[in-house]
Amino acid sequence: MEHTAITDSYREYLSGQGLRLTRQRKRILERVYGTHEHFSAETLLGWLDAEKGAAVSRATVYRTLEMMVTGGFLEAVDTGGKELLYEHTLGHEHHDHMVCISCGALEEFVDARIEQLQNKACRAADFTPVRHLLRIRGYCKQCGPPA
Amino acid sequence: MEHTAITDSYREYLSGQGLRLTRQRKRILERVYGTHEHFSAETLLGWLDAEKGAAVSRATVYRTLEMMVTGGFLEAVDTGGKELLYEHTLGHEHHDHMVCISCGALEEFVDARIEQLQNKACRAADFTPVRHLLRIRGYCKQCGPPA
DNA sequence: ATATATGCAAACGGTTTGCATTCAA
DNA sequence: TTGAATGCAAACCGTTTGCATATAT
Repeated sequence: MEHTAITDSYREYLSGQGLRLTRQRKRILERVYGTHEHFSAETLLGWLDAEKGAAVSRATVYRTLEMMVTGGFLEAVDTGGKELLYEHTLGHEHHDHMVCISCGALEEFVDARIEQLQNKACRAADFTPVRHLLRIRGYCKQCGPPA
Repeated sequence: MEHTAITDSYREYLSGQGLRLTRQRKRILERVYGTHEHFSAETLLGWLDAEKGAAVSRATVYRTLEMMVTGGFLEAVDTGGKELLYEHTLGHEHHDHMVCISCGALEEFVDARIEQLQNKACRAADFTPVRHLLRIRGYCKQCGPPA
């Protein structure tokens, strides 16, 4: 999905919800879709402060991130650290994460068979899954196991 | 593993680490192994306050929980809420969790095939796994899917 | 015009910490 | 005896919130 398509979808979503397309919301969308990195609310705030454009307050950053997660434009990634990370979702398949204990690197992976087995387990437990989180902590290729 | 065995193992662990078996540490071990529920630091503090025995401060509760996780007597369960939960580990196999979005119920499950596939994925990525977290959020049998 | 969004700063909630005091070994 | 553990209260830190002001529609 290319830039204008995302913007259109965002615009649509907002008006559909009776929300307004403010300068701040536009700037946040653009900044967030301008990176492929995972980022935290504070990191994003730092980017916005440092780069030029309409000022965006901390409160607005938090509020907008939440709104974008609700709208499906971002996904929150709980890496087990204290702060939540985010990644954009459009044109981005579902995947799980490996988190490096040593350097914090985030690696993405998917395994359809794991997903199937999860669904099976849910069925067996009469549990209706909504979303899941599979997070493997360990040492990445670069860091290797500890000495 | 029965009560005295756990206590012995705890005692051993502490002295092995040059740590002291205080009244507080003993009371916390006993309380924690006296329940099969998952609990938070604040919940445990509440139990200790309400029941009779040596007083235990909030700071000591937090410090002791951390020590017990390090020592392998407890496992921390990150349910995605704001507070960490704990469960005791001795005589308790590894398992994953389903968390009910509606009532907060925690259901445990295991699937050896999922574990195997995770390990396979790690090998493929040259990632050395240390621990993993698989958490499925959704609606439990009692709550059912939302109206 | 007017209801929604923003910015500010204060509040929050779980957790951590510095330091004087107590206590297990 | 003495170094480790505790208790207290303050600090922390990411996040949330109340309210006055600004702004998109």
